[in-house]
Amino acid sequence: MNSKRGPLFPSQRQRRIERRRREIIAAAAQIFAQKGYANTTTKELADAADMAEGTLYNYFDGKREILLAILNEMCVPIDALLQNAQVPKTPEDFVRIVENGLGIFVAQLDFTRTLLTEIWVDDVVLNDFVIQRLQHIGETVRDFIARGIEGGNFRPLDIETTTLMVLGTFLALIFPIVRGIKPIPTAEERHKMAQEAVDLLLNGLRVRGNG
Amino acid sequence: MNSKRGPLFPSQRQRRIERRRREIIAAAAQIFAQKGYANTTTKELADAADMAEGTLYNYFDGKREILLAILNEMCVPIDALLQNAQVPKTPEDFVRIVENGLGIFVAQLDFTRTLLTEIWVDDVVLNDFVIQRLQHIGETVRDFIARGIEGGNFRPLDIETTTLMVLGTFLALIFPIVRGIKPIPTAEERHKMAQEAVDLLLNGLRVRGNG
Amino acid sequence: MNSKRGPLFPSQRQRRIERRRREIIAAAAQIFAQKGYANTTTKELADAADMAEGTLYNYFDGKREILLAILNEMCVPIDALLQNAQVPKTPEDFVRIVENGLGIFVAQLDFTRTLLTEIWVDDVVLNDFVIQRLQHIGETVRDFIARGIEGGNFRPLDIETTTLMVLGTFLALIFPIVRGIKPIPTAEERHKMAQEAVDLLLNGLRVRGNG
Amino acid sequence: MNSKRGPLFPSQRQRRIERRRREIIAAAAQIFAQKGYANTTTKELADAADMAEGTLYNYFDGKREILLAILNEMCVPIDALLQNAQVPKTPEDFVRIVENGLGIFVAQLDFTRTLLTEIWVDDVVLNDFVIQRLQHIGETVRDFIARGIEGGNFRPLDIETTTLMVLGTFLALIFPIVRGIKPIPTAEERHKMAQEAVDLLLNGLRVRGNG
DNA sequence: CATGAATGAGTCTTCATTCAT
DNA sequence: GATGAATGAAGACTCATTCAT
Repeated sequence: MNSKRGPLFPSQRQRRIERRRREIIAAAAQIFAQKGYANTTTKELADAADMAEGTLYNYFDGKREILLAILNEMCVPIDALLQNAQVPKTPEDFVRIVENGLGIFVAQLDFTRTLLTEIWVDDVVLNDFVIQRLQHIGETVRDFIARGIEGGNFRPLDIETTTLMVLGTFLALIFPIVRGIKPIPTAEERHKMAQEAVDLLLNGLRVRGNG
Repeated sequence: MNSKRGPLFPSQRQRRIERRRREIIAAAAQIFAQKGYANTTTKELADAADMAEGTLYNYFDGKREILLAILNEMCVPIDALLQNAQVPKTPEDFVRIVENGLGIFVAQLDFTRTLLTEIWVDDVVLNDFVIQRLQHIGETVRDFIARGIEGGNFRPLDIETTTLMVLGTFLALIFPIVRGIKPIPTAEERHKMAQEAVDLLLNGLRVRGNG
Repeated sequence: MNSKRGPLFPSQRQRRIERRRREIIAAAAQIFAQKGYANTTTKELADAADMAEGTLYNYFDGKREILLAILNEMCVPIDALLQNAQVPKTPEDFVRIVENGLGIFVAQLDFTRTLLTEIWVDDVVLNDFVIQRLQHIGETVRDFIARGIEGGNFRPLDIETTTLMVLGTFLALIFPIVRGIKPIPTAEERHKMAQEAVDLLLNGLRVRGNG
Repeated sequence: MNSKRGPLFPSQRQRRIERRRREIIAAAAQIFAQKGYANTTTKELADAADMAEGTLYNYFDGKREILLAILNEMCVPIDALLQNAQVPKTPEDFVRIVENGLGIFVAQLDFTRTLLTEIWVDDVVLNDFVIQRLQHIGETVRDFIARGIEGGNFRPLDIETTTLMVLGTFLALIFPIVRGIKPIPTAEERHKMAQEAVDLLLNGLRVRGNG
């Protein structure tokens, strides 16, 4: 059956290439996540993707392009989430968004860790993949808070700091999982984590009415 | 005395060595912070410390030892803070601790960024410099929360998640500064940041009495 | 078959690798013999083998492994000789063994010189490649002498010293050739050398019956 | 007493320098013997001589000059022996020379091993310190043998090979001691070794009159 | 003279990338 | 397209020598 790889329809070819690229990306993310981009050799990438080193270069221009492709890949569901996510109106909305976010990051843990590892070192990565999205998220959170303050539901807090803390909360939930200190949470656990986090954010530690 | 052998008293020599080591450490922290450990060459370290490559090896056993020395150096004030910090009793206590922590991390920003960069990649760094201290901090936070719950001041929240969020809050405050997205805050600004963060943690977003 | 993956049959590949290794070994032996292991750079080895420095590392784990491979290679014919060599019964047997030994050492002069150079400095080389074989040789010589003494053909000499002297004789024959002071002897010359050496060992300088 | 090192009589100064040089030489020979010239660092030499690295350069032009000085030093007694040694007339003469030679080499074992180590690698060493003396020794041996042949005491053997074997015999006696395989022999043992070696050389293995 | 820190050329080794098969 | 050997620039580290103190 076509063992000689005769000419294919362009679309077939295109699909094969795309499939192969994703195989490489998945394998590479695993290695990058474990050892960091700089400590990973192309030999390791090739082995993980079960191909020869040279073959990598048929699908990517180089090691760095594989990293960028990984980060692009991981952004697809995140961007989808951000597109769909309305400014939450109820606590339940909020919980749902946090829960979804957790789901996405956990589902592609290697990608997440790769991203979080490179953010600190690579300015391009920071700018192209994080800051832009952070701004979008930041705006949503700001809207949410501002609306709450307007509506008299939220106290008049500094929006900047508050936004940061919301994100920090999320990051704190992610970190031990990404870093392998905690096991990967089930969907149920993620739901509970999101609930607790949102509850804490909304109501604080204190007993209500205790001044 | 000693006119025959060495030109310096041993203590003088010792001090000179210690001074030189700190010069190297300071210079190296800056470079590691910018480019990450793995992307930094010993040539760059030497240039930054304004000496020849070989000279580095008169003071450190190798590149990695410089990294570890940096992290050790940065842990000194942190450990001092942890030693002195009692479990906070009042919100003001809490604010003060957060404020001090911010001060320490900001005062040695290069060290902080170096640490935060390597955590993701280097298991030894993670374990030796972070996890142990995190546990200590975690216990303090847990005590604080548990005591609050016992005293009827805090709601009965999941301690694990809450602890994480307290730390996440702190990390979120640090991140944009470390990463150069935000300018270095003044002491006053740090005080305000700490106040707001603690306020938010204690009271949440919501207006009191809104249940 | 195998049209998809590798361009060569595994056995072909294996043979190519083996050939390349031997090329490197031969070139390296020449350089090591001239300058000694410690004074030889990997660049020189690469140049001698007519390849880039990095290529060496596709075939050997490092400089030292090349040395050990050389010594292993040179031991193959020596061990074969030792396996086959019976305790000599007649003077002619004895001559033949010495002659063969000379032939082997001279045939791979670079290997021989490399070995003789490193013996003095490298304890591992001394133990792994020489002492073990010396013991075997020593036992054979001892057997030979002991048998001669028993049979009443040899005088009752100290076996230890005698063994050493037999080996020293051999070494003395080798040294000037290895060191380039004397030209490489032809087969005929080697035969004569062996004859004279054995004759001297058996009969001594003195005229028979002169006691 | 003169702790400031005021001006000394030139001869005193000269003597002090000479004493220091010999200290260095002795210490260096020990290290060179253990590790070989190329594997020894100037730091090690300085430590062994109990001085700073820089101080070495007040007494020698460099590492290599220390090696050459060692070899020169070791040649003094050897040359003395060679000067005094007459062509041996009786076996006892012969024994005495071999015994003296053993004594010299063993007395300065580090020097001996240093020499024997470098011969294989360093052409200058080979020529300046060995070949010239070997020729002198060779001539003596040749004279001895030739005279014996003339006088009808020795059989008419090939002088070249015989000379080599005499030297090889001597080398074989030395080697295991130099290389640390055998303990340093006492004067008595050296006498016995010399006797046996000379006896073997003169009379061979065979029982006299056995044809 | 003694010291030992500073130097930087030189070493061994790694690895991203290329390219002949 | 796939392969993996070849490449050589670059990196971490060493060490003989110099020189200010």
